[in-house]
Amino acid sequence: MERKPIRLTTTSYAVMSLLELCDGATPYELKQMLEQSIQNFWPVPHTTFYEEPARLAAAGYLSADQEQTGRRRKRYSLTDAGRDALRAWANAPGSPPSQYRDEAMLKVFAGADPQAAFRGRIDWHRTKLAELEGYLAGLKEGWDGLRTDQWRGPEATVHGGIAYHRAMVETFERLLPGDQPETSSPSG
Amino acid sequence: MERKPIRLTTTSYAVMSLLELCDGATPYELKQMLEQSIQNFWPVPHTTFYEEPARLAAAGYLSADQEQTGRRRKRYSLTDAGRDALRAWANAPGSPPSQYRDEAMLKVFAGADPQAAFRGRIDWHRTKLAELEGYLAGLKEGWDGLRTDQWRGPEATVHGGIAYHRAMVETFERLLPGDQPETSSPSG
DNA sequence: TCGAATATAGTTCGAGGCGAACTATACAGG
DNA sequence: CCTGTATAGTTCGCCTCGAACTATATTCGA
Repeated sequence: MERKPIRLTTTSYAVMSLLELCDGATPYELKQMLEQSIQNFWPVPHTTFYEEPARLAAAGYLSADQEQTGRRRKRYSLTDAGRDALRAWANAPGSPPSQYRDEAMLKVFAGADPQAAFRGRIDWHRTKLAELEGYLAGLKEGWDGLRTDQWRGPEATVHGGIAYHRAMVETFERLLPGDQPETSSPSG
Repeated sequence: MERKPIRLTTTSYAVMSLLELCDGATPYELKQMLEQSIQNFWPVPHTTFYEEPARLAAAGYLSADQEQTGRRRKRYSLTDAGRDALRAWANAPGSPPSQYRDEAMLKVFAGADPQAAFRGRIDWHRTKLAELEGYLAGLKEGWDGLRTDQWRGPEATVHGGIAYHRAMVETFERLLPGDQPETSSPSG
């Protein structure tokens, strides 16, 4: 077991928390799990699932087991060090501020038409909402070998995701009608 | 004027849109402008304001003018190429999906106490809300040499920010009491 | 049963993002 | 004039990210 010291990032913990739920998963499986769960709170590009577990394994937080034929998949598991680090992080109080990133709003700042931007967002959040409600239904029947009772935390985050997208739809809808709620000085 | 080709990122446009409002600003001034405006939609670490304008200048999108004494500040201005690129981007329809990043939710996914996490978020969004409402008042009197009528776009984004933080406060408050809301779908 | 088309799975790479830590200038008060 | 603190600017290296790519699996028609 290697010991190359690395910095554990939030993405590291995202990977580890998925592995805790689904020990021995392949990168591809991790990617799919994420898409149906924490994607809404912590987006991770798919290449990360090939690079990050390798990094974590090199530092001793995961153990790897590679197939010798075919796709030569690697299956990863948490080591004790990994599990300890994960629990320590999860139990530590406080977290850095959340971030919202929206290029469309930036365009509005730069002078683009707010109506069009907001409408685009409304559509997108509606789509995500429908998607999540589908996942929620799926969750109850267990999912890819996971049992319902293992989903305590994950289920809470799906509910959170639904609440989030719903709130965003409502917010943008309220901003739509006239997006200068008062300040529009009748100077003209 | 150099011509080293670079990729224009969203952060590039953030810098350029601030410069369009406040021509000849120093990196430090840009940083302060951002904190009161697009920080809510596009977080940018302060070092970026020293590195990114240099990069943009090297590619011909900005012109630089460095003081020869004291702090040796650099003041940047949009070139025609920069202004054109900015307008082209702002007028292009569509934007990549927005992102929400919240390490606290990830901890909940990993098994942390949702109540504590949500309460922390409620406090934080309340603070931001108060901050933004202050900015909004300041906006009306112009701000650091900027006149009110130059703030069309920016003002819209401050309103957006207020709506956003308000919605997040409400959302987390609703999730608080019992964080398993029933799935209350009217589907019967 | 071959192989073309498509879907699935995995990898490489380099530019850009990011924050810790640091240096330097300005300014206020004793 | 010195010292402390606030303000302003910079360096550096690890991590992030996505485009582009390779490779394996599967499907389906001839």
